[in-house]
Amino acid sequence: MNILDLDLCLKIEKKAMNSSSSSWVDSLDLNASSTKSLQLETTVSHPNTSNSLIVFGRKLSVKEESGTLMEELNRVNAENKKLTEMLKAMCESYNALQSQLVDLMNKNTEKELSPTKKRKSETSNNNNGNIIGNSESSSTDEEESCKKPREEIIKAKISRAYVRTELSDTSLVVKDGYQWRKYGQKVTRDNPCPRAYFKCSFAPSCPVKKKVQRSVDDQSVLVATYEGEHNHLPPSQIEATSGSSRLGSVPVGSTPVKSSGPTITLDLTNSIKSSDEARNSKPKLDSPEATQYLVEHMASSLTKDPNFTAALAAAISGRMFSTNSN
DNA sequence: CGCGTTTGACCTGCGC
DNA sequence: GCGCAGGTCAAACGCG
Repeated sequence: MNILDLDLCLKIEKKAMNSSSSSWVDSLDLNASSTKSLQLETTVSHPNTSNSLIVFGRKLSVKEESGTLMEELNRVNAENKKLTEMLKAMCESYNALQSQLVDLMNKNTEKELSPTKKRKSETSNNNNGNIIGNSESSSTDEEESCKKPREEIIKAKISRAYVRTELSDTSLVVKDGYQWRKYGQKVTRDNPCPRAYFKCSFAPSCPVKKKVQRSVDDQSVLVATYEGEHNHLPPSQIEATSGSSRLGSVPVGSTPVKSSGPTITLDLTNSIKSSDEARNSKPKLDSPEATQYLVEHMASSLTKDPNFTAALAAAISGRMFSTNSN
């Protein structure tokens, strides 16, 4: 929350209401320690006399005028102080809410990731009961992680998508807009349904792998686990930008909606690895980077949104009016 | 014939 | 060190 923004808005708000109120000051400085910018609308300097002022047609002595000024100054200072306190309280509430949001999202992320035991994390992840996709990730260097396969698994960007399919559909295919090549299938201990292993076959150098397995709890739900980051754009985007027809037969698109039933899916495969990709795609919705991005974006949007600041200014000025009328 | 899938064997890491 | 389980490889197979 930017105090300067609020100050500016208050000034604008005040000017808009000038016609209906004559007791306002031209400039409202929210910094309680400073009264430099304070100007009183009701005082007008007389061009001929330096020691006296004409207020509402009545000539006042310097003593009377200074008394009036001091009174006005004290009143405005009191208002200023109240405003500052209100703003401070609002900022505290905002920060508390924001930290609460971040904590909540971090807890969800930690729940997903057990950092020491890969296999155990798999087991616990399968039982979290979430239908909407979730993921965990950490910033990593792909080249470094290639040297240490185990660390790669831990550090690699891992995301998860849940897709509802027909029970009769045994294909274990999750259409997410990318091109996959199946390289293995295994029946795991904790799940009687086989797990299929896929590699991204669109780009030979693409390190992304995908595991697809039916959920233990609900076998109509396919759990797709993505590991790593694509070092290329989705085929759908490349096709759209280049106009190439080579991929015409590839089922593309991030919304694999089946006509026979409801399908819930998330395209979690957008990469934020390179700046070029970051420009072309949004960060993953459920990664910590995305969380941070989301929080910052929300805060930025709120402070930059003229509607929000105007509403805030209106609320504060309304409060001030009620204070003045008392 | 080329490409993708299947499937059993092999490799690797972890727990006991 | 051994056994177990997950992950990967690669030859065999099927399809267009």
